Amino acid sequence: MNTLSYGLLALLARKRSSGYDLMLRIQPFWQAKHSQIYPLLSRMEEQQLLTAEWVKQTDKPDKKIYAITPLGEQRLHEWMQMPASEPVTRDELVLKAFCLWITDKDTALALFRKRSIFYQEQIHYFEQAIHKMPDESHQFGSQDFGLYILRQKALGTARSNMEWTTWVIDMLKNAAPPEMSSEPQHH
Amino acid sequence: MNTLSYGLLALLARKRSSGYDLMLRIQPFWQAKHSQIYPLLSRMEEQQLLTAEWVKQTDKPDKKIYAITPLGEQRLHEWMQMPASEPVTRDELVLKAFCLWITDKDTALALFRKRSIFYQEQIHYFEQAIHKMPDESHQFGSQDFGLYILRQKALGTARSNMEWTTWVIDMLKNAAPPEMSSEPQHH
DNA sequence: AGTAGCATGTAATGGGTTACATGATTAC
DNA sequence: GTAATCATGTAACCCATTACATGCTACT
Repeated sequence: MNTLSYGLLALLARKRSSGYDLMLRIQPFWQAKHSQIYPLLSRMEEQQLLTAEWVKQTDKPDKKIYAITPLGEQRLHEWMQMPASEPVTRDELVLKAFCLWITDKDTALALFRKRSIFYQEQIHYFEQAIHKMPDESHQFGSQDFGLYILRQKALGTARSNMEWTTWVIDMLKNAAPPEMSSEPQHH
Repeated sequence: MNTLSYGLLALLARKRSSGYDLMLRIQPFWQAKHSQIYPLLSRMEEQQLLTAEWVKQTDKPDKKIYAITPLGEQRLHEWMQMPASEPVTRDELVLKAFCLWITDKDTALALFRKRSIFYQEQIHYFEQAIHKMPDESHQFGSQDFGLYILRQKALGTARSNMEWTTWVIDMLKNAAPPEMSSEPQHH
């Protein structure tokens, strides 16, 4: 039972779904490919945490619908009683920032401008996602309260990071040019 | 050549160091254990990206000092020209938040209070780390400029996340109690 | 005598990505 | 036709953690 399995249990506790659907729904919160999810679901079925059932479809390929069992729900409750382990972030830009000093201004600007677009897209996505949520989701007790606060967290972090990139880009733009330019700088 | 190898090259471009030292210095930016770093350094030495030299010590055990080669520096420059891949965060609390609705208020409070302490410690660490940096590091061109902006980024994110936890904790405290309590709530 | 920090390594295992593989339906 | 989306699976490989293993010095 790794963290991803609990994430799948958490999704299935809300509603029975196919592996494909779970794969799509877990993406914003925990990246995982279908090749990791399908075998995990099989193992969880063996362990009696889930039950599976084939559902025929006429418009689309048939699918296997998983549902959480009472044992699965019990495990989920036990997991919720344990403290959450510390978050881990892997960001290549962080390592690149570490050797900015061996690069020129334009290379640095390209890196941060690209990341800036990424954060801007995140802000836009989470803003509209929060906007579309009903007011009930703002209350503890609502099934979507967790989703609501997670989107608020993601939005806050994206905004903070966005401000950081614009701050860095401004510093880079106002930095002295490398050499041979006798042109005056306007800042 | 994976991302971690470039991180090690980046550190070695600043100053020659032992594997043990690299392991400690890379922690704040990319988590990796010594068992991953030592074999990587050996392979990078084989690929002529690094050179190694044993240095004798009297007070502490002898150590193997690695230095970057011109080929290593070339690879580092090539890597800097490529856009940084998107950041990935894995946070168990995110998945737990997703099934807050199956839990009680106290379990939820315990989770967020613990995380709140974590962010508070991060804020404290990065504040003092930034405070100790010399003014030169605030300028592009300084060798420590990258470190400076990374710490600012980490501080901003930690503050944003800290505000988020206090916001969530307040909502939880003001939420209606589960049942059977006829005691008046004071908020 | 025991613990903590410095220092280096390997082995086993688990987590995660990429690639391989198949096949249905719908829309252009 | 062919691309896109839905749908499920396996195999190979790489990345990362835990555990195993050793040994020095300094401090209590």
